[in-house]
Amino acid sequence: MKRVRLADVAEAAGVSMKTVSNVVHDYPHVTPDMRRKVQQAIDELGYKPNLTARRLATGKTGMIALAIPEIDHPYFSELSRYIAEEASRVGYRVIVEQTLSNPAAERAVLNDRETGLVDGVIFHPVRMQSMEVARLQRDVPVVLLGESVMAVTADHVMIDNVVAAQEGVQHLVGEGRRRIAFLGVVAGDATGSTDQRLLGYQQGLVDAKIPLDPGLVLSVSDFTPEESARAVRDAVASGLVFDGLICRDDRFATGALFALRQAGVQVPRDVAVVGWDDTELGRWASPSLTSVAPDKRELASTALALLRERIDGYHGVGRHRIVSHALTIRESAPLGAPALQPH
Amino acid sequence: MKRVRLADVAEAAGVSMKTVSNVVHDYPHVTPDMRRKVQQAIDELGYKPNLTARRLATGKTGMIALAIPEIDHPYFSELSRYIAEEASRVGYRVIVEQTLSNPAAERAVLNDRETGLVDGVIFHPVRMQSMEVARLQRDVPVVLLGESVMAVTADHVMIDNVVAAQEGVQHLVGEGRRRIAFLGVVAGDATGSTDQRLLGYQQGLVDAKIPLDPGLVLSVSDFTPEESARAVRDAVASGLVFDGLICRDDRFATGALFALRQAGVQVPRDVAVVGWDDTELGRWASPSLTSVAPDKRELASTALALLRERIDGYHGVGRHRIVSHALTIRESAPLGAPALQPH
DNA sequence: CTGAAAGCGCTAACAG
DNA sequence: CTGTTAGCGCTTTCAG
Repeated sequence: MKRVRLADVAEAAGVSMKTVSNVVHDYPHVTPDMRRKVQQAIDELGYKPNLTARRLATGKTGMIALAIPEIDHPYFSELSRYIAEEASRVGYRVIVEQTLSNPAAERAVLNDRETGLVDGVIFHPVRMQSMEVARLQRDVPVVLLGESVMAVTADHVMIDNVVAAQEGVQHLVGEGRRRIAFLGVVAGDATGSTDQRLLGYQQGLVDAKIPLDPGLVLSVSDFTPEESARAVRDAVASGLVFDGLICRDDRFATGALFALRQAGVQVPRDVAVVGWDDTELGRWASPSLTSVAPDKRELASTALALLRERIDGYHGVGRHRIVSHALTIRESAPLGAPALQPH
Repeated sequence: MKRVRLADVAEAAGVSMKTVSNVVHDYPHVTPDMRRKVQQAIDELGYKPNLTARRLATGKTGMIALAIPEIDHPYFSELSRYIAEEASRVGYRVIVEQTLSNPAAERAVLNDRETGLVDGVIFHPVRMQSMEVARLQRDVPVVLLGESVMAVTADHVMIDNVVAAQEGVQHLVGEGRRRIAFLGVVAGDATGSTDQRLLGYQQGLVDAKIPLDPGLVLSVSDFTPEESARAVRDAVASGLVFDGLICRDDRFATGALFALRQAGVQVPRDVAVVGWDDTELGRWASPSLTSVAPDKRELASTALALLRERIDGYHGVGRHRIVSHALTIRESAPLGAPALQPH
């Protein structure tokens, strides 16, 4: 089945290619019966424009790339959804690039792989350094997500991690918790996310005049719930005492809930738990998870707005946007349920 | 910054375009120092091939579309990950199309939107009927996922839903359950998934010589955990007695666990719960969820293999592949924990 | 083994 | 308001 081309339609309708093109694009100045005639030819032949050819001619692809570490991490899948919705609203389609936190894959995102394929990319790097981004990112407009890099040639959208973590601590303190742990620091984690959240955690303790105890900062060997469960289990087994727990993300919190349950520690009675990202995972956990909730919809629309400005010709320095967040209160760290033995 | 083209490299290196192309494509018959010279010009000018132009010339896009109802449904996000991984392994990139179960969006997948954009599409329809798929799907190779349609012009990959549901029932029966409910039938659900699972559920009961009780088939108004929680809450409140529950998917099971917990019903002691899809949501639920586990990796690789055959020229009738599944046993319906009052 | 030239299908000047 | 034509950047016969 040979594809029918614009020229075929033109011939069938007995007009020029330009006229057909005008009809296809709904250009104003076409006489009604000309339009009718052409439209009929289009329908009869089943003509559909070849997007690739259109692209070559216009230089616009109408696509953006979304490069994230893992498609199936709840935070990223939820964010992807909003980005896909927003993109389709403004006429873009999205191609998803899964980097799996692989440095080579991240480099490829900015490097050769997107050449002429997309008009711009929204990129959540995990391993890449700022200088590297600046060096590699040349011809394609980029908006960065997350906390790891601050490039001068790309825009950047994030929430205020330090403040959000502080608020988490504040909430726990307000509920009477004093021995608040942080989960978890991952060895070799190049993202600034953990750093900033840890900083906010410490700041929150300082605000509450609670002395820092380095023993309350738990390390995890990777980003899986399995490992976070192991870290919490070990901590409990080693006799560590804590009545509050701030987690780096909902996956960690999920693993923590699991380990605490196994250890017979009751949440929130014995330990109140705060997650991060406000994902479906935490929404339906048992107990349901209090969690720092970035406004994902706003994140998506802001990122897309910045990207579109760059696509439309803005070439200025990188702009930074902070989008809002909230602390979603649920059962794992509720309001009005102080610990059993308040201090 | 003007893009550097193949012709620029050719001129700089003092050779023809063909030679540059040969080097770019690593064609065998190029003398070593020719290759060196050209490569140097490429590096100096920072040449990167324009993929769009290449496509126009070759007619191959190197991309496939993955059209699914929701990116952030755990089952689809996990499946997407495997498809993305498999695709990248065989040299394809994937563009994700979120239909949101919208009939128009589903039609668009097969219709104009993919024109010349992708070499093929993997499509999980929810609202589209078989005839419609056959009618619309013309020039693009398609592999269908899910249970709703059986097209003659497209391939199809699924698990054996009937058998899987039967096995779920069998497991519950083996643990002493006799009043087994099914959650849930969704009004207006055009997918065959629910039908097949319901059929398997009924078959399983018949196998165990347990009379069918229509009152045990619960209806849900949409596919969210909120609604499934409501359905279960209502059922319990209305005095419905059951000691086992097979859920149409993990999201429903998640909502069910929530509602049962609120109602003071203990899982698995009072009611053993089986989910479907084996997603992260269920893996970390409390209690963790026993779930029908489609082999998502096999599903992804099978779908991609079939699609590639079509892309490579196979034009035969639609083939149907059943991929394997298992019942992953976890806390919500464990082995060796019969109900309190066995019959 | 390398070079020249003809498309791939569409768009956008530029005429008419 | 409609038609002609020259590209977009790459691939790929087909000669040399």
